[in-house]
Amino acid sequence: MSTRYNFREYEAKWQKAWAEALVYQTKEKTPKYYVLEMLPYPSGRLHMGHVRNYTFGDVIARYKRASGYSILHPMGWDAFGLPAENAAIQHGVHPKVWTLENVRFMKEEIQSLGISYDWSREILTCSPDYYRHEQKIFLDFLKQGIAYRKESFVNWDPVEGTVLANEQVIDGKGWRSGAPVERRKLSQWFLKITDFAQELLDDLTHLDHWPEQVKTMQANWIGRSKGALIHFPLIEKEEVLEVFTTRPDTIFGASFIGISPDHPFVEELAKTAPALHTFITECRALGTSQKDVETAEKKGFNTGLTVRHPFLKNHTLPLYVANFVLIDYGTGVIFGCPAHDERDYEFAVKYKLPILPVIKDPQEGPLPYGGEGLLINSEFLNGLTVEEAKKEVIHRLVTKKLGTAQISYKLRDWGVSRQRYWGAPIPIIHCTHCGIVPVPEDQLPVTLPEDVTFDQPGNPLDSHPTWKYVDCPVCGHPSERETDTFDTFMDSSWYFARYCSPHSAQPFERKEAEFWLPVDQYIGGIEHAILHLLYARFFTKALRECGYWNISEPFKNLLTQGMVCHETYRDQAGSWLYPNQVERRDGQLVKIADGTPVKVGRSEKMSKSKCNVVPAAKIVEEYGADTIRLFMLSDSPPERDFEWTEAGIEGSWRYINKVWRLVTSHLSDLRTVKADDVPLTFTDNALEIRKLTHKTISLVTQDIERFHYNRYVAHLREFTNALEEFIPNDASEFWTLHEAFHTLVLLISPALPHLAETLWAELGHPPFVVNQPWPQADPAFLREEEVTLAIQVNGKLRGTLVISPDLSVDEAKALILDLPFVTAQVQDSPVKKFIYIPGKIANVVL
RNA sequence: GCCCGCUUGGUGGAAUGGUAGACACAACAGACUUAAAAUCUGUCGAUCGAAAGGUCGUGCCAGUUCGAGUCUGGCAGCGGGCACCA
Repeated sequence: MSTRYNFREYEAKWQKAWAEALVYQTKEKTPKYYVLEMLPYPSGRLHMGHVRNYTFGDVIARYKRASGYSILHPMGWDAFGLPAENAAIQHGVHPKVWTLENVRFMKEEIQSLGISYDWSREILTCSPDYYRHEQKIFLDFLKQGIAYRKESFVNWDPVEGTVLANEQVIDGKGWRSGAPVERRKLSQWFLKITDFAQELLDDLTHLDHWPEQVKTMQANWIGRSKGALIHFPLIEKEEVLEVFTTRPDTIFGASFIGISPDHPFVEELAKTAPALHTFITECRALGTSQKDVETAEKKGFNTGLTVRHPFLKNHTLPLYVANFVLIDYGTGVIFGCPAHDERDYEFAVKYKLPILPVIKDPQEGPLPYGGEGLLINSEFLNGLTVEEAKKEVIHRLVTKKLGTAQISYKLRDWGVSRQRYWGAPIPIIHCTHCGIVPVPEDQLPVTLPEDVTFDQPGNPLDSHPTWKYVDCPVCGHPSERETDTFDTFMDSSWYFARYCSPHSAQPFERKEAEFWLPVDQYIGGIEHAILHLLYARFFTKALRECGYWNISEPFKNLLTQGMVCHETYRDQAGSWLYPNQVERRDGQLVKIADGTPVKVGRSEKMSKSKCNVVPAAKIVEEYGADTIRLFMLSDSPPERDFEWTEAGIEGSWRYINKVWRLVTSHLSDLRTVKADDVPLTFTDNALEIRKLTHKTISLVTQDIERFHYNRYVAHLREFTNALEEFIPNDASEFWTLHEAFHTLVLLISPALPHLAETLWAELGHPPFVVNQPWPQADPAFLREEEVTLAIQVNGKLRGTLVISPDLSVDEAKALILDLPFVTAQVQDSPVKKFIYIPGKIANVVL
């Protein structure tokens, strides 16, 4: 028997055998368990983040399979999106060719990992077989009033003549052209996610197995707030501005009205005011990124107009167009109360506006003050608390018909139009007679034409000579197709349903979807905590409203994994270097090409731009799938970032070989053991190993259930280390070793399925270990007869004592107070308190 | 700027409010070997001490508690998200 595990031979052998025996084919039986890893974008090569994600999913899928569940564990491709178009522009490859090539590579790489996917359910979002159903869903949304059209802003590159994504805008300039980007208005399709805002918020409370942090982020994103809508009539014009505020109590501290530069009233004003027009243009040079708008210097434009204060006769407030007022939140108009708001304060100082405190700061701290306190300088509100004042103001506003109570959400409707080629066509026809006409369902899919080029600016669909011209399905008049395509988030908002019946002529079969959903365990990166997960939750509810199913939440349990990081290297010139361009010579890292020293940077998320990517395929080639899988599970808990190191992968490889040597070196001894002939008596050594075997089953089971995968690996190692030292001498000990090895092979199988399968065969069993039931711990072995108790005096550890956990407090106290290291501390002092937690600790308080 | 996290030895990390550092990695010393690789054994938070043992120690500052890495408040550093990257 070789002392090195031949992973190349065995991994290929078992992957082939599993595939031929259709081991991972989904069977619709109860109890069911749906494991899903986030749909990958086919970037070309498998990276470590993917490997980590799929290994996490595979462990739970295999463990649940062994525990008697029927598993749905599918895989597919989020195949539309921007990078394919960038590749087309840069390298002249057609997006479809580029994407399918990437899928082909990545699929091969994923398959080499031996993940238990049912590949017969694979989906590809850029295939008309997939997006035709998305088009149908969109038309249903339209019927149901969930989809609608409105104007909104995009980043416009005036040189390229194209719309840019936020990531393509760098410091306010187009990434290719370098031209300053402007915010431009376009008519686009939106989905009414705001109609579901309250339900999306309320249902978070039922998602018991989602990380709190994700639920908090979603709740803040939805951003429900209670406040008031206040009417401010303009003095100079017949016009009333509506303001939404969460702080109506500070109304007497108002010193100005701020209105968004994108507000229709401002646009109207600008038509006759060139200076205002210039100001708006400046504001729009910021692009659409919220971060840029909020971090920009606060600027205002005094319109010269004034509004009347709702409660103070003869008191007027100036109307400023302010760059920090967002058109998408509230009404796009605010009243500024500088004494109690950071932004308003900054603005007021800059434009020399009055700052009148209306809430008394009990600490007399500096302004602005945002805390609680009693109202001052506020007429009828004086002496009230903030809460009372809010109620009173709203009451008076209602009485005077100048406002109402109002609930507002930060959440905005979801714009799904993209002015791009590589996405699902929006199934709409624009007819000059009939207006907006949905493509009739029997004409779906609206297929993306393939004969396009990227040699001119803008969306190739727009300049396509034939595709966009059709006759109106209603009146027959020559019309034009919608040339925008869907946001790719649409594709990933319902794919989990398609997997349930991937070949259906409908988007999905209701029966199958309702059988499998919700997804029992969803796993993916924390970077998707808000957008993707919120959109998928929204789609689920919207589909319910359209009568597709009776499901409200798609994902029951959620695991958000951290990123895979690696050290970064730069040469003397400061250029990033790949790990394979660097080597250690005489204890120093040098550039292989010329031997010059390398600057080692801190560990960062693996990314192409920093060159700190380790390709997964290379590691699988060198060490095998089980080794890379084991390393991904070791050391770091799933939620945390993972540090990729060469030494770490080596360590995992050593463990694989250790298990291989351990089991194969005892094979001849074990062949004589008959599992059914349980010995009547066991030696002490045997009992100790049996105890550890069952304890390990119990610990490992808990570890997997709780996703403590790093502890799962640690417990396997501890078990293996103990078995290495165990040299069996009599029949009971051989039987014990037999039990221990079978347990070990079963326990490693979710993580190391190829090695487990190999050893299972070596132990003389027919395939497949992956179909074997999960081992059960015998409770008789889990009870501790003696425990080590920590003994503290005044909370400080002074020693330990091995005793039975069943001793009473009095028995324990008598023993402990007699211990020499306790008496030395206690001396003559009276014992004030004696704390005794059986099995854990005793604390003598003096 | 706003929202959400994270911070423990040389390194990754372990620890239902109860013996801080499990399990690994690296390093060092040794065994085996002609040699190397592989494998095995030992040491491995800091500090004082010949030893027994003591003292300090979980980013920083306070607090709650018999007892805090863990809970609370504040601060710092790092990371994720911010609506057209996915």
